[in-house]
Amino acid sequence: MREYIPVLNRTKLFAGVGEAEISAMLVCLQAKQYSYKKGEYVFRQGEYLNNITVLVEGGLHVQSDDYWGNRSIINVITIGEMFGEAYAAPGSGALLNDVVAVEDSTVIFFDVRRILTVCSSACKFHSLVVQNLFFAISEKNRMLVQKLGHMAKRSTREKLISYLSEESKRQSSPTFTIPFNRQQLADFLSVDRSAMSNELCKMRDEGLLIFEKNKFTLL
Amino acid sequence: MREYIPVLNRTKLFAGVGEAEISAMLVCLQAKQYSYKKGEYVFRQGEYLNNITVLVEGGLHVQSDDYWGNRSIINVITIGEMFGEAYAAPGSGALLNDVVAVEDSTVIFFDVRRILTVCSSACKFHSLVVQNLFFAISEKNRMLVQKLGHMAKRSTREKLISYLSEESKRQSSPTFTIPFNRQQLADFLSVDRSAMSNELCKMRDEGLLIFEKNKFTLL
DNA sequence: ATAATTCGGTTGTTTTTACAACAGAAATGA
DNA sequence: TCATTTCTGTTGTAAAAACAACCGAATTAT
Repeated sequence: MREYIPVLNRTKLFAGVGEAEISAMLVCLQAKQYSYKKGEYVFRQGEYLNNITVLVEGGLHVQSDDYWGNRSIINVITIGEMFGEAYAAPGSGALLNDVVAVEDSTVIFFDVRRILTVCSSACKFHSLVVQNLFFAISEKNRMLVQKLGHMAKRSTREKLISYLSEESKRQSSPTFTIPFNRQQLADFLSVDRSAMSNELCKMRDEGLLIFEKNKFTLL
Repeated sequence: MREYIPVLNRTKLFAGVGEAEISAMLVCLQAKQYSYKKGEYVFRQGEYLNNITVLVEGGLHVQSDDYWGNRSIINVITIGEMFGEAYAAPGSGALLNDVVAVEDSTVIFFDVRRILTVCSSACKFHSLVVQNLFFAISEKNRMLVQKLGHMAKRSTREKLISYLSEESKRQSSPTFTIPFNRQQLADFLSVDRSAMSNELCKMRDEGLLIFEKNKFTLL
């Protein structure tokens, strides 16, 4: 687990905490490390969480499948990001989504109660970490609102433009890659893949953008 | 402002803080009170916030209007709830939505930096309030994910069922009222009002539910 | 290297939604 | 009280999306 301390050091959760302190906190917060093969579930809808988790290797999707097999991708977790933090509060209820490894992944679990309860001993970073938690979840909150903005658009084209524009802005470049293949992008925007593919090609033919695989350029 | 201390006392932000301490914190956190007539804007898209705010009277909608006049209602703020907390972190960027009074409303502003910076003097409740902030924003986060769940549904009918079921569950009764008229519900679910109205009546005729104004019963 | 699977694009059909326009009922205001 | 505005439901039409089925290319596995 120590090998991942440099990764943890760069996370929002441990911002302002040095490597030495993180090392101490791994013990104090009862950190545990698990690995998952591509396709395996880290959590399933309906579970109750007692951990905040940080992804230190690989990639995850937060998603849910309905009865008819329609999948909805809520969020993408990349290295250094947290998940499950919205379920840290007592009485948060069951997890609303599945969390799935989209590539071989490694995750570190931290005991929630130990983060929230200030212990008497060595680690005096709890209150900083709680503030970090707050900032991190704020950012996630804003991201969810942006996603709502995409999904609120009435047509597939508008959804695509809304999402791709934001991604271009976020990556500060008209050319950028997205973390999805076509089916995943459709699941992320909650539209039909073939219809979306069709719309993307129309937009390309109209000179709005070009793309190759998951690399897009807005014109 | 003191008249609202009992209201503040029941909020998630001040959970575990007594009325006397809240009274002290009103000074310490430089609380300011503002009132808005129905229809007035509390905040506008693009503004930068330096305050966390609590609604103590009336009702607010967090919404945004696009260029063509399509409105999207992101969230409803009821008495005792906070808003703007996702913009408390430094570098959060500009507000993504408008916040509008849907009835005559009163709001109390708290200086964000004073909440996040532990002051040396009297108020030793900062760290508790930061934890409360974290819990409150967690709840909002889960709510946004639920809303994403409604909006991810492909048809108007499914969106309605998803939303109404959740509302029924939340209010622990098959009969419940919603905080929207028809146009607002359509804006909340991002569908056309007349199409939605039509679908609602079909569902009623099929015996799935009954309704009168904003009071619904699932059968 | 070859077979099998996944992925992305295309097309035609069916279903659904958006849009527009209107009318009666209800609520609001003068 | 009466006039005005808002709200809800209804209908028909046009536009868009979902769905299904298919194909070739690319990727992955054996």
